[in-house]
Amino acid sequence: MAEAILKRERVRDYLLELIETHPAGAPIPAERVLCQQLSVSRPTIRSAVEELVNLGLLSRQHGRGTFVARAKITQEMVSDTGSMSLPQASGTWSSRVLEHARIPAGARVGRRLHVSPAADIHYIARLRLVDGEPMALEHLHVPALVAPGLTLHDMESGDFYERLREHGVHVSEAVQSIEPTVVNDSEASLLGVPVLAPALLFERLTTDAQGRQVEYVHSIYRGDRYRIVSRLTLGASPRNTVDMQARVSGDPF
Amino acid sequence: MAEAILKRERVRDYLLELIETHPAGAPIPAERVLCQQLSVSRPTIRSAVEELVNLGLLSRQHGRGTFVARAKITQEMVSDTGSMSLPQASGTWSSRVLEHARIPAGARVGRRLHVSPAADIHYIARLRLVDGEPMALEHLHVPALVAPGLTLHDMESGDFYERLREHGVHVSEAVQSIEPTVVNDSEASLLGVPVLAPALLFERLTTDAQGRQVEYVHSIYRGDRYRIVSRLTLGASPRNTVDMQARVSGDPF
DNA sequence: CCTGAGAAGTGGTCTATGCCACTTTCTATC
DNA sequence: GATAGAAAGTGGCATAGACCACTTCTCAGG
Repeated sequence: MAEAILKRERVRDYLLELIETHPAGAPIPAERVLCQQLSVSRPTIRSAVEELVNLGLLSRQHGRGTFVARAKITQEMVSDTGSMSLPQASGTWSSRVLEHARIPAGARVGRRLHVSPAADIHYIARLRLVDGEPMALEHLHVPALVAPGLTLHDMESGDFYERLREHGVHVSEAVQSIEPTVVNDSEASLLGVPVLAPALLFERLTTDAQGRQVEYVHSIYRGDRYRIVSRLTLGASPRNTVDMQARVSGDPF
Repeated sequence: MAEAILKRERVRDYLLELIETHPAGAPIPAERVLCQQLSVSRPTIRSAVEELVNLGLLSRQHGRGTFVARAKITQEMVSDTGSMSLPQASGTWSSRVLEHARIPAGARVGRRLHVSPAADIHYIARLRLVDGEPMALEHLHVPALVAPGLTLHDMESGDFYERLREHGVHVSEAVQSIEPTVVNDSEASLLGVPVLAPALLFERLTTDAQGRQVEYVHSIYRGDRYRIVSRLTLGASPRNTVDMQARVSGDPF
């Protein structure tokens, strides 16, 4: 881990530690107090706090104080992959690990995760089921460097992002793409659908608070059982952007 | 327009104007210059710029300057219905009307629009093209009752929601679903892809400010040229929701 | 003609300070 | 005892200035 040269980063790391060690809703020291504790000026403190507020890890209330955000929840949901998609019928999710290993990233995955093709990654392939029936085939990649101590159990566990957080990785943002495809032979047999059946290909690249690529996920969802539903609100907000809120039902990814 | 009391907001608005009136990639005045022009301090400028950088409207390069970001197109997009999907390559959209009529809703459409199957609706089928090449096949339905005076020209026009507004219909919300499918014979020939090629089926039901169903759209998008990209920000906000901001380039839906 | 050193301009970081606005708490008054 | 008001503590906004790091351009020297 690189030594924080920039004060702002030092402050941010300090705050991240506070966030980790405090329950959601707990207040953190006042800005002027932090100034003294960390020997930096208030604007520097404010800048760091602001970043974490934007990430949803802290919340500020004028006149009251700054608090560890509900983000607990956020986190969980995030762990929900922040899939903007929700199961057509929200049943009970479970998953079966098909394969797991610590292997070199390879060209394709390495490029996406911004690591050398020779760099080790944690890899896991899972079959995800809803009410016991196959729904999706998921391939997950996490650079070994990002979470050296990550165990298979961590990756199998329900709330994966929660585990990552315990390893000091604070997931902050993800870019996801979705495109239609059809299943190939092996996917068909694993998912229990005919070859060439319609499916959705999800790709997600997740970034942490430090801007590192921490996760690359490639998943195939059955088209006959999975549908993306989103509610589009055509309202104000910054000109030219549309806020969409997709409620995701209970699934832990 | 509300008077900007806060300098920071005044600066932001000024910058937004610069962004609108300058092509992507164009440099904006240096921070120190903006200070003088707007009579504010540099931190204030920087704060405003930072906000717009985070929104993807500006991009900064150390030692070079600050520039209008590629994403500038963001603007036109809202009229874009807030489709959360954006073309993989943002080209020039156009459309060709294949069919139009005022016909009874029928059972399927009537149910979705909450009108009697015998009630008249405006119907239009369009082929939507990007850079002259077919991208999607769209079927649009609007209850005649909702907008009695709607003309074919209105439905052909680029900014359809704008026309609706002129008819007193204020679109407020939409529920959209997306699922993978494959194209059938007629779709294949219209879109210029092989039969059974992967595609996305969009269905959108739009509601106006009075809670009336005002539009039902059914579209087939080519899977080889269309991809949904979304940026998931894992921040606070209500439990279990994901805010997505999708910048959509130019297309009017 | 080419090259390298330096100047100028840009964003990046940080400090020290002041005042405002909101919330909470305590206190003095009724 | 209840209430209005002051005080203290918090975040919000803004300033002026300094210095650093990076990029680009220019011009002198080879």
